[in-house]
Parts: sequence; structure tokens; C-alpha cells
Amino acid sequence: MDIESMCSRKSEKSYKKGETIIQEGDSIKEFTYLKSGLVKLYRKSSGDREQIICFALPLDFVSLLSIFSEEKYNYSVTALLDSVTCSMDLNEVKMLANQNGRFATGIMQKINRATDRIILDFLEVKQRRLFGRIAYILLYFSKVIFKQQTFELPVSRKEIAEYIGMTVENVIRTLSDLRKDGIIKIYGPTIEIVDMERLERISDLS
Amino acid sequence: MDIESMCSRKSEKSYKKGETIIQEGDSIKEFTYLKSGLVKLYRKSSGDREQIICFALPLDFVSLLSIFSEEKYNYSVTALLDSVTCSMDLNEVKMLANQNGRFATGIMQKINRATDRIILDFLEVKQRRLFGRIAYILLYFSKVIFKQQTFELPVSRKEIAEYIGMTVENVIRTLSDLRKDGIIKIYGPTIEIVDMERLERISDLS
DNA sequence: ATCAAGGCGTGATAATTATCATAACGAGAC
DNA sequence: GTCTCGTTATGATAATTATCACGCCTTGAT
Repeated sequence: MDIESMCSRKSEKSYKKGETIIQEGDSIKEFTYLKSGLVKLYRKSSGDREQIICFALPLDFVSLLSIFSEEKYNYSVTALLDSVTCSMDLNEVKMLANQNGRFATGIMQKINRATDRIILDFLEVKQRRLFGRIAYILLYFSKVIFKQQTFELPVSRKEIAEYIGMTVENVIRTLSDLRKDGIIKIYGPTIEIVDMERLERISDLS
Repeated sequence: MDIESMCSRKSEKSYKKGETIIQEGDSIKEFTYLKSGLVKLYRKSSGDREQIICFALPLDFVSLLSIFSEEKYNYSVTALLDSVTCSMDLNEVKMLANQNGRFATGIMQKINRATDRIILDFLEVKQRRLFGRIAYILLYFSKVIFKQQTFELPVSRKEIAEYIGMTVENVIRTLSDLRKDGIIKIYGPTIEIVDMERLERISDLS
């Protein structure tokens, strides 16, 4: 019994871009992963601001934090692109995990990998400044998410700001500066990385 | 078979304050938790700086990130106080987890709780500025680690800086400012929180 | 069509933080 | 002992980032 086969007999749900999949405070009843699309995991912080924790791609678990240890979600999930999730009853998953060690360690490994990734990315972002952070997230979208030099940004400038921990104005300004320096091109919502090496250097040099 | 009983027949090691328990890059052969003392988990970032990921208390796992998913540690662990660790052979733990679902979910739950804690603390720190961050970490030491208003700081100012992502000078300056405002007292390495409410207000107001 | 709201973009200014310099002090090496 | 070296400490200055203010454009509601 693996995730794939379990999923086949479980419930799929579709979400339009912008729809909320999980609301902070919801009780955790299902174990969910993303089948297609792109979502953001985020948290409401004091003063009605939001902090984006990470983005999740197809086959990533959406049930990460708090699952198996809390009763209620301490983060929200919203679709950035039209998305399909696959959910299984959490109690069934827990029972299965208790009965089947291999299944349990499989899940464990996958969740750990995801949370490790979050922590390591936080550290990467933290050691950079504005320019380095913007370069880092552009490279992230280009290399990890879209695997292309030209892509349509699935997030607003505000959401970038919420991920890297800066203000919207500075995100916008920095993108403009990168454009003025000929490192990227901006066509409305799509971004083209023109000078990949220079962007990488900026990301490395903080 | 639970962690406690498994530990009883496994190897304990003692470390003096300052000794390194795990070195980034070491291959992961054991599953380790802290029996007594206090340690820091940290990572070397570019430019021989270090970033502290978290602190671990007795009964916390020291094997967190990368374990079960990587072959080598991507972080280091060093004792901040004299510490004793308890280690089990990782392959044995994996085998046991594969055979025993309850054991596996138990570990899973504990690791998840720890990594969740790290992520949530990162978010808390991230949304604050210098003063708020210093207040937050002082409250953390006071409430979580020592459960006292007066305690001996187990970390240097530099290490505080490495945790909250600021410079040493600003950490020192901010502690001085809090002292001048009568919120804390500093006797060499020990700190007394005089005005807990004010410190909490500073932590909340960022 | 018109209005309101929100995202994008830019400039001026203020606040925050980093960097550089310097000094006192204690611990460990020799 | 004495000499480093690292930590704590403080000030002056520079760099970075946030805040405020404004205008443009698009989208959705009425």
C-alpha cells in the first residue's frame, strides 16, 4: 500500500486560482497532497499581515506542519494556480501508519524532506539582503518551479514580500532595478531572466 | 518498545560545554537525542558565518533535519552546557520503525513537532525588528529554557546574533538599552528580567 | 458608465540596521 | 608573568530598508 494506490480510492477536489484550500484554525481531518497546480502555505501574523511559509508543487504534501501533532491547522493554504488536491481520511492514514511501519517511514521521510527544505530555504533567505533575496526567489521560480528562463509569476509582488520578509515597495523597486540593469525583463506578469549568471552572482553575494 | 527502553541499552556520550557533537558533513549513522544539558543546532553559511537553527533541551531529538532523508548531516551540533546524549544505531531504528508502525508514528510525531517549532519560531522572529527579536529570545530563555526570571545566558551575544539574524554590535547595544531602561539587569553573564510586562510588550509590538 | 479597491510603480524622507573604529576585560597559551 | 585572542561595550558614520505620498492602470461591483 503506497500513497499512489491509496490516493486512487480517495477524494479529489479542484480549486480555482485564489481559492482557499485550508484555513488556519480548521481542524485537521484529512491528509492532503497536491495533485496538480501550485499553492502557497502561509500564516496570519499579528496586525493582519501574512507570512508565506513555502510553495507546494504537485506531489508535495499540503499537510505538513501540525499534522500528526496538532488538532488544528496553524497555517492556511491557498491556490496560486488552478489546483487539484487529493485527500485521505487522517484517521485511516494514522491507522495504516500504526499497522504498517514501511508506510509510516515513507510518509515520515517525505514530510521530513519537506520541512527540512522549508528550514533550509528560510536560512538561505535570512542570510541575504533585499537584492539577494529577490534574486534567490527569482532563481527559485525559474529553476525549481517552472524550469524555464521565462515564466509567468504566479504570485503578486505583495506575496513575494510576504515570503522574503520585506515591504512591497522594495520588492517592486528591486525588480525595477534588475530590469534597468538588463538582468531581467518584465512583460506584465511574466518575467524573463536575461542574464542568469549575473542574477546568480547577485544571489550568491547577498 | 519505546524510546526510553531502547535508550537504556544504547550508548551514552558526555560532552563538555563547547564541544562539538555533530559536524556538518558527517555521515548519519546514529539516531541521537539529548539526555541532559543544552545544545545548539547550526549551519555554516557562506563567508564562514554561522546561523543557529534552534536550541535543543533534554529529551529533544538532536537528529532532526536530514535524518531519514539524507546521508550526511547538513548542520552541526555543539554543547552550550555540559551535555549527555543518547544514541542508537540508525539502521536499527529504521528497521524497528519499518516493523513497528506505532514506534514509527511516535518518532514521526516527535520530529514533526520539533521541526514545526523551528519553523514557527523562525516566523515569529522574522516578523519582529531588533528590539522585538531580542525581547523574544530573552523571553524564550526565561520561559522555555530556564523557567526563571534570572538566568545565566548560555550563549554569547554573537550566538544570539546568529540566531536572530542581526549583528553582534546591535545585539549588545540593544541589551544595553534594555538595561538602561530598567527592563533587565545584567550581571556579567547572568540576566535578570526586571520588568517582564514591558519586555513582553516590546516583544509583541515588534 | 462610473466608482471603489487593489496591484503596480516611483520618489522623498525617516527609521532602522550594518559597518568601522576603538577600548576594556578575561581566559588560555607559552 | 605576559601576550594573544575573543568577547563585551560604545560611538560615529554609512548603508539599507521602511514609511508615506502620489499617480496609473485594471478588475469587479453597482
